[in-house]
Amino acid sequence: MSQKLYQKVIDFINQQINSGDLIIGDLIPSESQLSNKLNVSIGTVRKAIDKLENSKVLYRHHGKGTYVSDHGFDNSIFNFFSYGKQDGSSIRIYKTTPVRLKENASAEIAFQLGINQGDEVIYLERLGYIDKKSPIIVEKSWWVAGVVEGLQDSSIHIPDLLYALILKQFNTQITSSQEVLTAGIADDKIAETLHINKGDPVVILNRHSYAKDKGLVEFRITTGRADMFSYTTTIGNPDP
Amino acid sequence: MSQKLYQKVIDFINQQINSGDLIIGDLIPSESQLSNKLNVSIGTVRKAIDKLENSKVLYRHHGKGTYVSDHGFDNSIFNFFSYGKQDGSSIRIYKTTPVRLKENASAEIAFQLGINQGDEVIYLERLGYIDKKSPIIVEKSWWVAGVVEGLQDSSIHIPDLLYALILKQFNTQITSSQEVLTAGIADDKIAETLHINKGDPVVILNRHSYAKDKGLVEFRITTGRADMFSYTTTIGNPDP
DNA sequence: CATATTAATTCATATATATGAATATAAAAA
DNA sequence: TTTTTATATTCATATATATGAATTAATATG
Repeated sequence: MSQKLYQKVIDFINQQINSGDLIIGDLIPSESQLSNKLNVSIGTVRKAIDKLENSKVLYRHHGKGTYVSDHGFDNSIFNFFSYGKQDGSSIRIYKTTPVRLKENASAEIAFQLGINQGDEVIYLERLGYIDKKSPIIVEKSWWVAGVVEGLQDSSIHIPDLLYALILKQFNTQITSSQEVLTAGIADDKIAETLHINKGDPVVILNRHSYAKDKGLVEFRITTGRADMFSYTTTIGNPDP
Repeated sequence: MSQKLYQKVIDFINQQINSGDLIIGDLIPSESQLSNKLNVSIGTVRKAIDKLENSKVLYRHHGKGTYVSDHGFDNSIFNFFSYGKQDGSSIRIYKTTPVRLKENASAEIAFQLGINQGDEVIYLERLGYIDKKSPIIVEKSWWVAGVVEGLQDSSIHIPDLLYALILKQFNTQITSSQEVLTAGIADDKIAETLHINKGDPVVILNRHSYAKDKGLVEFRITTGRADMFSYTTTIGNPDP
């Protein structure tokens, strides 16, 4: 056990989230309940929740309670896509899923997912739009087959927020993701899909997603038009 | 005045930093001193400092005191350059300044700096290395001339951390910067400098920097080799 | 039934207080 | 002088308490 009491509270909440007792959107016990249950003062509970809120694990709603956040995933750097404007405002991206099928893992995909070449994977190809015209991102996603068995079936409606479906339909909660952002140039196929020219700059985001008790379950490559992408940050002391 | 007392404390400290009464590295008044001076409890001071520490404006050193941080600028997304490795570890970039001169602002630069075309600007071109071989970033920086008069003089040694020099030599403190990251492809000149091929992907970071009482003082375009760049983030609940 | 009021719950702010730990400084001892 | 010791300062953790504000649920009223 930790010597710091507030860490005990943090550990407790993390454990609850991780075990699935608490999932995204859930209301966590009130400050006074946690205070009683864990035998610490309410101020200590507040300090713990302060830290968890700060790291985006929780968010508070005055008068209602404190919830498990999904903001971490909304926070994906690719949500900073903006449409020409470079103000970093987060714009909703609508997604379609034109391709979904079960296939055998290539050497590359097997390596990325930590499985054997030839093992079954579910492959999804999704397109992201900010209007009805042409897509600005292409998302290629490979899932370990056993985890999302049947996802390739076109009768399953895939919503914009894929992870919500995975949680409901397959009882699999994505607990964390690792993203690596870099840049590249469009090849023929990407150029055609995004309605740009071969050799035009693109932004590339690789993601590995982990689920509780299942480990690595998804590898994803997202490719976006560089001219539609901008990531804005303010550093220093913005207040004054 | 704000209705929230801790905001009063935050405002006070920000104002002190902004006026130059406190500069990077300075020890701010102790919690008890602030408590007395501003007539709030020490707990309220702590809450204010918590927030400022969280936003990287201050950092605390147990037993010594609380200092004004410069971490905000270290946090530039371009410090996430890594050398092949994609683990997001921050690597030191050594900089040289091969070009520095006073010139008249082009239409583009005048627009970016909010001055008139033809107004004098100081232009710096810097190269960033992670080893002795070839540079991985090119940094073009335009300063409003009056602010850094004489910076083009080659007798002034320019250290890796430019803003520290600007503060000492020209009594100008950069209080905040706005950065916009995007991607592009190398033109002839950039390709030659970075030892890559024309058309290769590059990462581009535009920065506008502001100084107290002087407003916008610098516009900067940093161009980096995409193959040497990766920006890694973890989202979700990384603890478990 | 629909609406307004009241009460209970929950987070938000603020203060007071106590103990402990890290650091710096001044005094005492070798 | 150098080293050790004691003391004061400053942040760190933890508890208790009071008031206020946002929300929900129950209750009274028309």
